[in-house]
Amino acid sequence: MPELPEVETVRDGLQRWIVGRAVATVQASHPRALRRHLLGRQEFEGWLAGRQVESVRRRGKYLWVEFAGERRCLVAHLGMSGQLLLQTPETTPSRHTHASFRFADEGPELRFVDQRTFGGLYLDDLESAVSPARAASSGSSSRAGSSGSSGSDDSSARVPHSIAHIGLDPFDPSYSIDSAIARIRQKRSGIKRVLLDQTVVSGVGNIYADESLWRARLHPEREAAVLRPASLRTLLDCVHEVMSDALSVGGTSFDALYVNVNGESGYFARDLDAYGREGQECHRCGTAIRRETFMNRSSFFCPRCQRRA
DNA sequence: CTGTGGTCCTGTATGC
DNA sequence: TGCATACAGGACCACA
Repeated sequence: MPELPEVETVRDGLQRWIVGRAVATVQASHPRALRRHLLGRQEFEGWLAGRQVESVRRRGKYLWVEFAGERRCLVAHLGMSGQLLLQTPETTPSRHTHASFRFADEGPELRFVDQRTFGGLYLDDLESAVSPARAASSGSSSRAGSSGSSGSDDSSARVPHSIAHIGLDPFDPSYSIDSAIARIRQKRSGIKRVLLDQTVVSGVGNIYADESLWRARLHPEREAAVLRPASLRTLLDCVHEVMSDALSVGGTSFDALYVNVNGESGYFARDLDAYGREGQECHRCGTAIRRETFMNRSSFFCPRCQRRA
């Protein structure tokens, strides 16, 4: 459920609440939450005990916690319904609490709550940054001036090995809109499907895909490869813009399933133009927003502003 | 290799 | 009321 703005809201909350604190004990109670940690629950709990949190990072919808002096990190993905909450140890854990992290200072503990269990936690090694964007850097209007071009891997570019295949998100300092355009044009598929492909540009899910396409006036099933570069640039600008707008108000919440680390909802739901608005008037032209299902999920769009051809 | 569809879960809303 | 069905912010993996 959570897309980039929601995950970034959570990351920001974690950054403020757990950096510098030392983990005391970890209890992982649900095996499915650790299914991607192949060394088992005991190893997971045991390794984390005593580690001091150094930073909390994100790429797309993936989060990870780095520890002082360690190459190994804690990776989290919230799936459709995952939450990371800071609660006092006295707070009764809600049902679906699948892991708890207690800290040596006995302050608020971190709890992973996940109703549908599509999310998960695991430990993984950081790999040295191997410029993930080099694939599509062909013509490149070489303006490598500002940021020391020689690929001097700044440490913030290190990502866990298991998410090296995830594309840069539009908020990443290394993100290049030209590379993204080039990659999209290589795809033989509908544009919405490409937006949802996390190996191209990461962080976009069903809500922000529909919102971006509405802003850019593109039909979700337009073939990606035939779109003009200028249209794709507009679309990617809209992707960045809509996610920035959402982030500024704490993300999109329809119910209590998406909340920040303090359990509070975001307010972007009231600003949506397409997603979830079937039958309501398009905010541009007044035509009824249409809902169609494909890819086993819903797409909302304006049949007048967003023509298929 | 690339693109597509099924599948993993629980809970809520809607309809017969 | 009961029961069945549809649908939900996602990603992986087996197949054509």
